[in-house]
Amino acid sequence: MQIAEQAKTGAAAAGLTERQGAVLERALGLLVEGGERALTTAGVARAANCSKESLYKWFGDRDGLISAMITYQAGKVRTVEVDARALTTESLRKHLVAFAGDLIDVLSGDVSLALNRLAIGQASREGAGLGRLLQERGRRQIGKRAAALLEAGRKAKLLAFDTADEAYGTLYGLIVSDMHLRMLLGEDAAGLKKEFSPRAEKAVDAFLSLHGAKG
Amino acid sequence: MQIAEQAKTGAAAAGLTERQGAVLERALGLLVEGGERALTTAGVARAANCSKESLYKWFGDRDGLISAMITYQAGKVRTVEVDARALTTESLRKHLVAFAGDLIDVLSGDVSLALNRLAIGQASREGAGLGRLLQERGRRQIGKRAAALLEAGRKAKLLAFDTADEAYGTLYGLIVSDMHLRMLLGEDAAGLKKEFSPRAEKAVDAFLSLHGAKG
DNA sequence: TGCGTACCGTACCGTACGGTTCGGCATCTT
DNA sequence: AAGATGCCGAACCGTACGGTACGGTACGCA
Repeated sequence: MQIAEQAKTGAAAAGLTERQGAVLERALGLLVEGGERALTTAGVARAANCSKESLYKWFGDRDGLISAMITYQAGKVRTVEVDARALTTESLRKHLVAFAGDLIDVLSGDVSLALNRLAIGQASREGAGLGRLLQERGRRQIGKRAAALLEAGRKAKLLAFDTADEAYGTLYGLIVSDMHLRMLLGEDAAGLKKEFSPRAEKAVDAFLSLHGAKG
Repeated sequence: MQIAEQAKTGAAAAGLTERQGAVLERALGLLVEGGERALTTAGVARAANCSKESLYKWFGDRDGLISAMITYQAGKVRTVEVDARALTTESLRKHLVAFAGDLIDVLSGDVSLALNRLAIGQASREGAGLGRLLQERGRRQIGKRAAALLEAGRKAKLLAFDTADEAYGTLYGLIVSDMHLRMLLGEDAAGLKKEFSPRAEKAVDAFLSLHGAKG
């Protein structure tokens, strides 16, 4: 597990008070538990033992609160870099499999699913502000890690592709397929995770058979 | 374009009056235009020149209205069967490419995106009822077509795979990658469609290089 | 001791929504 | 002609939400 949730560092990373971080934590809990309908200002205030006045002072707005929740949650995710030297066929494969597992873990996480549902629900009105934010702070991070890994593989002459983005798209599709959407639509996340995790190795094998340099 | 929207047949297919179908059409228009927030009972009644009383008589409930919208919209989609005989390597590839294009068309459609957003937004509360409905009536249909095509390819000794479902998952992932999610999050659908459509052929080539029977 | 600051809890306000009810009109049936 | 049916438009009701205002309290500081 190379992507960990470090609950206590999320607040400081976003320049927030410890108290404000705790409030956001409670708000995320409400969101996970009851969806957007449960994320009312009164509900957050009650659950976090703070006043609505403070909520509006700190976050300005309900949308501001939601944005803060997204960046706060994104601040928990930390990626690891892989050194380009000493990449063998087998170690690359291991790295890719580990990445696939982490990707599935992230996408199937309670909070991730709840935030994605929230952003998607708001995507129609209000020009995709939350969607972009979620994309930028969430997906971009893990995407960078994948791109770095792929570039390292290419430098080591173990992978061949035109652009890292396109290769990452292929890898992502092979790993995730429609798992994420089905989870978002409410299908049992744990069950889908169990169904897709064993396929991670097959997905990596398929990716290597498509983009592996040798053979 | 083998999957067409046949607006006038949607109503009859679901056992609805012509008038009721027109109302659902207007409701879908409202949903596409303004998202879930715009889908109010009063708004639908006003836009469709009908009374709220009739809405509740016909559909019972706001959720009933939404369910009716989903099945009504699903009734528009019609798939085509491919005859298993006379499949050559090249015709199979053409069928797969056509399927990929249709899949992208369906997923990037206005109404499809709006309904998926709606179902995802409601997925947290109310145990995934709309999500299952959308999955059943929408995805299942096009999935059957893909499965039939893949089975035909296997019978013609042109494809090799363990289960059609798994192969379809691979094909789907190669074609769609994260396009659908990005659209749902509000990224410009037309732009993404233009970005992914040219990659449909590459995706099919990759799929054939993974599951094509002949070396 | 007095003052400012930050905060909580609650009450309040305007609005908007889901759902119901009712009066009126047009069409159909007998 | 008279009732029944189906529907529209509008008014209505209860509730819930976002946002604001206010009284009260704990704490830091001069």
